[in-house]
This record gives sequence, C-alpha cells and structure tokens, in this order.
Amino acid sequence: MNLDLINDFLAIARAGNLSAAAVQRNANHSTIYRRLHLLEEQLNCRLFERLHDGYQLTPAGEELLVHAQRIEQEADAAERILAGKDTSLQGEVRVTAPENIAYEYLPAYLEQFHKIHPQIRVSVIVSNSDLDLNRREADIAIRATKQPPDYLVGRRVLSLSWFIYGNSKYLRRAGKISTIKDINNFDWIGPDPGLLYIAAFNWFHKNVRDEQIVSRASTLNAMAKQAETGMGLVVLPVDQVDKKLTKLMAFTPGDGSDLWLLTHPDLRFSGRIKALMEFLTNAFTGEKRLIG
Amino acid sequence: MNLDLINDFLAIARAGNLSAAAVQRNANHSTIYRRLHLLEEQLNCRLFERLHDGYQLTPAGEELLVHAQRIEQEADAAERILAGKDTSLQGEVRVTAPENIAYEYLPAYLEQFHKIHPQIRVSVIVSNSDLDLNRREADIAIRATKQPPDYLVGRRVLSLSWFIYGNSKYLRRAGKISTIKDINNFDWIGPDPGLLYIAAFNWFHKNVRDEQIVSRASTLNAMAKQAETGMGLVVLPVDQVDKKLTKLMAFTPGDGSDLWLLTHPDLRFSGRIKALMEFLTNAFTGEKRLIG
DNA sequence: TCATATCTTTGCATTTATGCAATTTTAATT
DNA sequence: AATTAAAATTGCATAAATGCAAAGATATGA
Repeated sequence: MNLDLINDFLAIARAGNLSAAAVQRNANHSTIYRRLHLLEEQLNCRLFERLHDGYQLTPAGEELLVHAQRIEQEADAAERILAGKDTSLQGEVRVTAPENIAYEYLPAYLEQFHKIHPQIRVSVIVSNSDLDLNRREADIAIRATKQPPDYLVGRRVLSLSWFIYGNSKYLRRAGKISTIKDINNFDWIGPDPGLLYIAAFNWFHKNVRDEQIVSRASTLNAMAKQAETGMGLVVLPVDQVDKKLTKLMAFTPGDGSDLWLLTHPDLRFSGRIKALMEFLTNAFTGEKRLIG
Repeated sequence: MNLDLINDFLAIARAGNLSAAAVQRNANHSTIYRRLHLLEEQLNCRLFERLHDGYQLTPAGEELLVHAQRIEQEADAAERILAGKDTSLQGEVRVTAPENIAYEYLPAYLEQFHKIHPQIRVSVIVSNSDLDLNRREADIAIRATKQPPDYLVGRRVLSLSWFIYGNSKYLRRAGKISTIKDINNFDWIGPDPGLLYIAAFNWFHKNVRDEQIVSRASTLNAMAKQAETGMGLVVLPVDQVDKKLTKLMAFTPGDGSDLWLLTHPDLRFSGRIKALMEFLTNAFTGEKRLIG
C-alpha cells in the first residue's frame, strides 16, 4: 500500500469533501478523487459513502481512521523529534501569535532577530485558537492565558495587567471613572459571549448591567477599535491598547493574565527554536509598552 | 512529509543497500536513491552513513527507524483488519507451505478448490521459515510442527507419523531393520545440524554413531532423494516420502509432529481465507498418503 | 599500485501522475 | 417537473517521477 494515501484519506475524513481535502493536501480535487479510488482499490473496500453533500466514512473507513490517526501521530512525532535534535541555527520556525502581538510587537522583534540569525526564517501564523503543535502547525505559540495546556513547555514572560480605557472624546462627555463601584454609571464596549471564558470579561459580564453595554465585539482588537470612536469605555489587557486610548484605572477582577511563550517538549532543544524563544523572552520582558 | 517514503526508508534500513532495497520495493535503485534524498531533505537530516559497501543508519536514522516500524505495523494492522472483514468469496489468498506439501499435495487440492471458488486466486509461497503473517507476506501458513507460534490461530489437521525408509537396492544389500535397537547396524542418511531443532532428528543425532551416517542433507526432501539412491536408510515423516522408498518400521522418538493450518487472528473471518482453510482441512484429513 | 567488484550517482527517454477545464451527477428547492 | 447549486467525474495537455543505461566512487585483494 502507498502509505502516503493515508494522508489523503485523513484529509478527506476530516474535511468531509474532496475540494476541502484537496486544499489541505494542496492538490487538485481530481487528484484527491483519484487517490482515494486507488486506496479503496488497494484495500479492496469502500471507505466513504458518497453523499450529495460530501463524503462520509463507512464502517470500514471508521476502522481505518483509527489506524490512520495513529500512523499520523507516529509520523508527526518522528518529525518533531528529528527537528528537535537539530542544533543548527538555521531553517524555518513557525510562530503563532494572537492578532495584536503579531501586528504590534512581532514585526520589530523579528526584524532584529533576522539581523542576528539571518539563516533562520520565521513564519508568523496569526491565530489565538489551539493550533496543533503536535502536528507542527506551529513551533512556538505566544499566548495570553493564565494556564497554558500542560502538553506544552515554555515560560511565562510577563504578567499582563488589565485596565479601563477610554478615548478623550468620551471622557469629555462622561467624565473620568475613578472607582470600580461607578462601573454602571458609564457606557461600555462589551465582550461578545464567546469571550466570556476570559476571567476578567466574565466578571465584567456579571457586574455590568446590560443596558450600559452600547456595543459588543468578538475580538479584543475590535473592542479597542470601537472604544476609539468614543462610544464608551472598555476593559482590556495592556497589550491590546495603543496611544489612541487613555488608561483610566487598573482593572483587577479576573487577576489579569500572563503572556506565555510555548513550544512542544520535543522541540525544546532545537537550536533555531531555542534561539527564537530566548530572543522573544528578552524582547517581551524589556517591552515598556507592556509594563502595567 | 510524503509518508510513503517511510516504506523506502525501511527497505533501505533492512536491506543495507539501495539495490536490495529497490528489489523489495520493486523499483529501480536510482528511484530509491532519489527518494531517500527527498526524505533526508524533508526531514533536514542525514539518515544513513554511506559506506563503500552499503548504507548504515546514523543516530537520527535509528531514531526514525523506531517510528517507521510503528508506522508500518499500524498500516499492516489496518490492512489485515480490513481484509479480515471482507466476507466475499473472491480475491487473492497467499498460502505458504514447505516444499513437499507445495509440490506433492497442494497442486491437486488447489485445482479442485479453483473449481469451487473460481473467483479466489491462490498464490503458493514455498517456504518453511517464519514468514511474517503480520506483514501479510502470506495469509495462510501450512506448517509441520509440534507447537505453532502463539500469535497465529488455526487448527491441527493431522498428526504426522515418522518412519524409517529405505529403497529396495539398499534393502537387498543390508537386509531389513526390524527393531530400533539395531539402529547402529545400518548406514544412514542423516540430517544436517541445522535440522536438529526437529525432535526426531535430535534423538537420531544422539543415538546414531557418526560413522554410520554416510551422508547428510539440509532439507527433508534432499534426504529422501539421497535415500532413493540406495546409500542408506533414512528417518522421515510420512508426508516427505513417495513410493520410491519402502516403509520399514515406525519411528516413535520425538513424538512425530503435527500438520497445522495457520492464519493471523485478524484474517480468521475473511470469507476467502475461511473458505480455503476449510477446504484444505478436509483435503488433508482425507489424504490417504498421510495416514501412518 | 592496479585491477576488480560492488555500489552510488547522473542524463535522458518514457511512463505515470497531476492540474485544468468541461461535463455529469445528485438531491434539495422552486 | 424544472431549476439550482454544490460536488463528483472525465478528457486532455502538462508536469513530475521513474527506469534504463552509462559513468563515477570506493574499498578490497592481487
């Protein structure tokens, strides 16, 4: 059996249709179609039920899926472990970071890093969701969280304080907030329910009356941009805000969060990954904009 | 990473050189060469040390080998399990048997079987060594042994009695043997030391004086053929001997052996494999030539 | 040191796989 | 029943992988 067909099988199983699977495998859908037929022929059994709106695993396909996933995991582990043993200061490093970090902080840092290690090529993947470092979708993850997943290793480089911000236009209209008790006397840009997993927002949601919330957004960046229009105040971590908003007072509920640099244990001793981890650690700890 | 390259990697690691690996993978050696380079490039590390007389794994290669073997096992398991679920009476079945069975018994049986199940194609692999049923080098193994490996399942179809044989020419010269006590009064065709794992031969080796052994051979068939020339007597299981030799007396030391039909547990319920197993069971149990 | 045998590496013709674009299928919707 | 929209197939030109054969390496033994 051509083992590589397992990759195509997995892509189809996950995507549910050929076109999406083809994108994942970067190939044409007709190629994926033909390779699936090859696999089915070689295994002499139908792996998918062809429905009008996609491919669905047959029982035999489900069976294969179990093994295919183990095969993939094993291959990923091999790749990681070999990459982890490479102490040379060259090659690619993939960093994933949330929007604000990727836009406001990384560009300057990486420009500096490139001067020191011109042989290391860095790719930035903007995302805040749990990319699969197992599958090496990224090598280093920069995340703001209180508790990173325990299958990753790394260090807490900063603690991020939260503040209440507002722009000058709104401040002129509504005056300054000076104590958290007055919270319901102001208009607010609130978080979308999807953000309530963040402790600070959870507290906010429970303590601010709904009618005080003039607008919501599903990303911190969008919240900041809305606050910049002067619609209301906003509660945000320090890293999310630039000079267009004025820092009014500390916001302590939720205990803030921490900025973590994370990587997979297998990759910890890779030369290039270690180099970038160390460089970023220094960059972030020396970052004046992020000190409360 | 192209997963199929793992197969090439394994073949090179096992064969120790490209040409032999190419045969295993049935491809040209230059293809294997190019694919190895591709793999090394993709993993960005050297997997083999090129020596003048072959390829030897580097430490990184050793590392990969562990994972590659797991990948292969997983893929083999998947193939077996899917094949095992196929209840249809069609497709290929690979049977491995020792020489004598493959030459003297199987042809007639398989001709009959083909009439009943024309859709099942049977391949016979002549071998007595431990083919890897895990890797599906064969689906059914026919083996003469007292105790088959416990990772296979199957049934004992016969017990094979052992006898002392001689051809008429030798009998005229030396007379008939009638009791085992006279064993050292005759000339013998003996087993090569490589056959001493067989209990009957082991006993023979310990109880027959070396000077009585006029000739040796490393396969039972060769022993039979030598005895047919009239050089001496020979001790053999009943299945190994045809009419050219006269059966003189039973040979009980070593308890004889049993004829087993074996398959992999995963394949037990495959339609075609079940059909052939059952057919062969009947064929062998009804075989008059094999009844002591 | 040269011949030798074995294995690796490369150029080129051929086969095979792929992408593209057009066509067909399928089932849900009008 | 016709329409539609999304996806699966298929034909054909192009690109990529492969086999073949010849050349280059490399240690071993004369």
